[in-house]
Amino acid sequence: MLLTDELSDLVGAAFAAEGFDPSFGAVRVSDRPDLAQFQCNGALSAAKEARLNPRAVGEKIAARLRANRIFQEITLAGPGFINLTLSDEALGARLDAVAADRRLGGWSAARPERIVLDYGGPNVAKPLHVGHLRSAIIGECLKRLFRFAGHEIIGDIHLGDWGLPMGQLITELKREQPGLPYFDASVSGPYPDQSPVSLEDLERLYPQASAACKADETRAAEARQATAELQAGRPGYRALWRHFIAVSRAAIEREYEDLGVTFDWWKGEADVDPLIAPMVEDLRARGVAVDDAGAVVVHVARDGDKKEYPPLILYKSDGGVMYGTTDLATIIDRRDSVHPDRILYVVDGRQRDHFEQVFRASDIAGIFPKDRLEHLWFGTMNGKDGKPFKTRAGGVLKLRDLIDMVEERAAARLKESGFAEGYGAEDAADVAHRIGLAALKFADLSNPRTSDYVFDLDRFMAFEGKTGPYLHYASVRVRSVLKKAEGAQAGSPGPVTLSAKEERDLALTLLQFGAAVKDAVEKRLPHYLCEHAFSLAQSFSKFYAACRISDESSPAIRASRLTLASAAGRQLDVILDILGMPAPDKM
RNA sequence: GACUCCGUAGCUCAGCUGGAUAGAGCACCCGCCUUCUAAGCGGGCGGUCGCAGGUUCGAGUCCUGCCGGGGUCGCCA
Repeated sequence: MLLTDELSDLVGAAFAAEGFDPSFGAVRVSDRPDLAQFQCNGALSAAKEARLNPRAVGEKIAARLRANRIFQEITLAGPGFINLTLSDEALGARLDAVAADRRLGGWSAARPERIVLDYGGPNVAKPLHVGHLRSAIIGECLKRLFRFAGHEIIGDIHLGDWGLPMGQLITELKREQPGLPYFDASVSGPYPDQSPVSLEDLERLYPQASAACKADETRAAEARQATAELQAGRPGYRALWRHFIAVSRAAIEREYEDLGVTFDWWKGEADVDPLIAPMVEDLRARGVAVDDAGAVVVHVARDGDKKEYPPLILYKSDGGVMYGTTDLATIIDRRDSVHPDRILYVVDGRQRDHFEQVFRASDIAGIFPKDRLEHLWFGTMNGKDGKPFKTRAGGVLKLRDLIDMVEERAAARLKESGFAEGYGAEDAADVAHRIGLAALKFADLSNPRTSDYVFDLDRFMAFEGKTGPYLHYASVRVRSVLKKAEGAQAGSPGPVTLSAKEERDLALTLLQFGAAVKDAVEKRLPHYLCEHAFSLAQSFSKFYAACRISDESSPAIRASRLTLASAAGRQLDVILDILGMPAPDKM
């Protein structure tokens, strides 16, 4: 049970005994740590409702609570704040429990759910760039977080492999190499096993094609035509398209692996292609989908909408499908294959209207209820001009290049520290990789998911202060001091007894882990966990600076501090694992 | 134009259902390595919370209007 919940129950019972609703007993960590550890503001709202004097109400509650020895001090302050401070014994006992817990006091969901998490969403033939960073990092973190909280979660990359870009690639390649058998409509195979394009070709062809289609309507029409033919099953195009996928996917896998991001499913939009025709047929038969201006659509507008929601287009007038079509069919596929309780999408916030359309269509069609489809949108990475980030050349920054830069910086810093000397070149590279990645990930995750933020290389490259490497450093120091204690035969960890302020603060921080997990899971906001990770590392660093551990002379205090240090280190490592940024052994 | 997100310290950002003196990191200044990793710790400097009204005992937080910025708005994803 969470400490604040335990306290809320106690205070709530006191409110109930005085004839108030127990919900007034909500306790939270104090805003004024100089005055108390916890506070309850319920006397103010209870008194307001009952038209009583808030201080008088607070005094009655406080009087009832003072009987409980869990509290060291209960005071009334200001207009009626109830300030609570726990006894060191109560704190120590709860900390012993956290230290003995395999999950270090982590919270778990009362009703575990089966959840499909849709994130990543890279497009075939496009190298990953900084725009893909957020979905991957936030999605991976949410996946691990939900799993930690006891949910069954299936991560699906949802590859973009079925839209217009495929037609653009086909037509672009046709211009370069018209003689390839894939383009001869009179041939229906077999086609060569060897791909006609390399990864480099794809990365060159796509931007070319995209630019050409933007500039020239004829080219755009050609691409649309090719897309429709591909989707209709033209054998040469399908064969070519399979090569595109194979070549591109190998590269995408490598990049995500470097990022420490792994998917349970590598499904793509194209995988639901066979479901589309029957789905649309069914929706038409039931009157959910209708013909409109040559297209087949689902009207999703509702009375009372503040804005106009255009219909979800299932078939374009040229017969091609759009990503809304595959998204809807994908819901059917997920529903029928694993019967999830919920489907979550970690996708850019600029697609909010799109998901609203898809979710409404799903609801209207009775495919999957809208309230169990959630678009966990994230904000845009902007440049210093406040607009979506572009490199100086106006292009996008490749993820690979960004990771390289950050790793290089970490390697240089590692060399300075001197701790790299004990490592071989390979291990040093691994440590630099971990540290660089942590800087990158923490900079992203510690921002609230829904905030836009300024893409700032200096921030990603920063290894001091509120950063990933700071968390690593704390973890490394715990490991180091515990190792030293072992070597010095300092004895084993023992019951926690608190005397120094830094010990008490660390204990209180450790006890907040459960609440942080709960908040992060329920609000789907990883930054709550980051906040906790940072205060934990900070509390430990202060404790470490103020208190001797391995060479503390009193055996009882030494044993207690070993427990504190070990619990802090293990809790921090659990969090670092959830955040997807495991610490190195040394740095 | 409609809708939507946002505007808090020099910079980048927190601030949970309205509550006590609005927090953190960076930057800047000062101090701390002859005992466990100084990627650290301690101290200092720094804010009319975009503007104007309103509701409230109490507003960064809720309501209205205005100013400024980002984003979206049927056959791209």
